[in-house]
Amino acid sequence: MNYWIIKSEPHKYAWEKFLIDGRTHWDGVRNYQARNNLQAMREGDLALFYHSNEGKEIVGVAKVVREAYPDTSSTEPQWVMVDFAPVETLPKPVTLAAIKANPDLQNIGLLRQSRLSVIALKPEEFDKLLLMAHTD
DNA sequence: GCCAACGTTGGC
DNA sequence: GCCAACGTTGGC
Repeated sequence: MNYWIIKSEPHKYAWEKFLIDGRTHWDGVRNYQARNNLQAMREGDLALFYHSNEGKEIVGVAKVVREAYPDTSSTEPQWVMVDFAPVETLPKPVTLAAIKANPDLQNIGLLRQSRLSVIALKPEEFDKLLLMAHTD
């Protein structure tokens, strides 16, 4: 099982919309590194849903319900999309500031490559972030 | 609105 | 193959 962070600007696609939809296509990725991460995802993998620009916090957990297949929003064949479904809304969102302040999370991809929209997470980073979301 | 990071493009 | 120019993302 692998763990990921997927980023979305709330005004483009917010967690709240995701909850209502119940399932979504993660399309529109046009960056090779992010695409490679999408292709490495397996059904059942968990991904943290991060709100970029506005909020700047991890708000929920999603799971992969369909592995990479051709992105219908592109005419170019090299791009793929993945389907996700919501798993859990975090009781306490994990802010970027809180991540930056945590010595255990200094090497997290979210900080090291802030521009990447699909980021791999180590299991221990995932656990740590979930713990932060469930404790005060 | 500015700027840093970084990917892409195109001239040579 | 190098590198400058430019575009995009996202934090501040």
